[in-house]
Amino acid sequence: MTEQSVSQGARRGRARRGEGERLREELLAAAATLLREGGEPALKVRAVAAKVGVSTPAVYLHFRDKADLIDAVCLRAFAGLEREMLDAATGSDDPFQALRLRAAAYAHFALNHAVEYQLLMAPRSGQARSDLAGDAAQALLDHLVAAVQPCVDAGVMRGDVRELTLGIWAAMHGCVTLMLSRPELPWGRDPAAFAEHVGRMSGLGTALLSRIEGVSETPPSSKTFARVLDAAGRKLGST
Amino acid sequence: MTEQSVSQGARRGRARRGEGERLREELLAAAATLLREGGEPALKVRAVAAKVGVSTPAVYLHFRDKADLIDAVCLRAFAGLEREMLDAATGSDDPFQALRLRAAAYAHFALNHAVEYQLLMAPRSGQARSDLAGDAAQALLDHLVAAVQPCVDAGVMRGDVRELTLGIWAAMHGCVTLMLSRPELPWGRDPAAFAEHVGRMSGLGTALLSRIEGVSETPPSSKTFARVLDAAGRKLGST
DNA sequence: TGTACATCAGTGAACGCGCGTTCACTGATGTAC
DNA sequence: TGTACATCAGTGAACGCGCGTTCACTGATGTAC
Repeated sequence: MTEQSVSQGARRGRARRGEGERLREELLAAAATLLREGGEPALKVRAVAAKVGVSTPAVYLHFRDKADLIDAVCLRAFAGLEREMLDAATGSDDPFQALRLRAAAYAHFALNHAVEYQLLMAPRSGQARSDLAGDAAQALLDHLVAAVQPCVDAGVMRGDVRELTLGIWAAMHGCVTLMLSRPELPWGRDPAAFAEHVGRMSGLGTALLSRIEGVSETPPSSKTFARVLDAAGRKLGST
Repeated sequence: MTEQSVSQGARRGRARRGEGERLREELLAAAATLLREGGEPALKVRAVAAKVGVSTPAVYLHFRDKADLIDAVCLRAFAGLEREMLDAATGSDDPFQALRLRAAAYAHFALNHAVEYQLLMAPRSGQARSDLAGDAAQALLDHLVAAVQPCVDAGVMRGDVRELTLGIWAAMHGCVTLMLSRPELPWGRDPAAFAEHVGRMSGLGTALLSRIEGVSETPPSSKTFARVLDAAGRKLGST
């Protein structure tokens, strides 16, 4: 009764001799589904096994422990993110435009793989962080750097690429994180559109800031900002 | 043996007749300390009681349950954040500058109250979210709106204030969140300085983007951006 | 072509522990008379 | 001014359950001879 209340999967047949790996795939898929449906706390070893239609200890045939299972799920999710970002790049040959597309792909992925994204980005509560997540973050940064570098080369931005990238990344990350954790805030009808807005905002801000950082000791007044930005806006709009 | 291994607080004397509230304060302080030292998983009812030097059930004399205790801790932290942001405002009468100062105060608070901040901003894992956190987020947004509104009034930004604010907030939130969860990334020597960088970046980006959004159908090329931004940067630097 | 044997792919039941929470009690402190 | 009584501020011990993990077993599938 107690155990059955979790179970959803039909009794599945046992795999043939060399096909043990099949169960591993099914477990991963079930775990991902559980995460999507109920968030991290829904990912219980018992639940994963039940969803596949297999006994609980069978999970340990393919994963050392629960953390190992979670790692595997994250690894898959991350591979998906990498693929989407690479695909997004092959749309435009204009560097700034390409950056925008990648940022949009990033947001798209995060919003559609909420829990995996959070699992990858936020340290696993209470556990010693597996270095998997750290590696993923580093790889992600490298990806983004590869998108920002052409902007620097094209003269849209100046300065240290990693620093520029981190700022843009932070903005995108904050946007999707806040959207996921506080959906009740006024994001408008289309979350993806808002994320794109933030992507453009951070790109433009980074480009402009990289030109004036450290130039003048006392920052310009609001009036000056308004005047100069008005001119810039007009020029950008009229082209 | 098992229970004692947690205990740190000396045996404290029992409060006088009307002074029962004293324990409540001590429990809150102990909980905050535990959070700071060991993160959310370190916040155990037993540990809080032991730290104060009181038996575990004594906690339930002042808090309905664990969630109630956490709520109270968050409420305090949030009050601190509100105070710091208000204080930060009283430094400059230039709207854009004031916004920068508030953003810096925001980052400062988040970096120094990491766990409380995350507790407030991220939904409590697995639990039905108490509306406290939701209310706090709303209040925070209102605070930030109050800082952005003068920028709109002064003509530095245009458009819907809440939308502008959300973008800037998202950037700041992402910055501190990423710093807290991935300290190994190359943030430079001074995290607060980087957070300020992101604050300026988002402010500038928002201001510029609010002038060109929806203006031209096809976005300008990287070359155009570079040229226009160069001119704007020169003008801002020479004032 | 049959038969013993290794091994693969699992299962049922239970262990064990961390941790929030409750129960029944206790000793000190003030108050009514 | 003493004494019975209410109540406040706690305590010690245990309950109970969720959940990861392990133990000892089992039946099907292929392989050696």
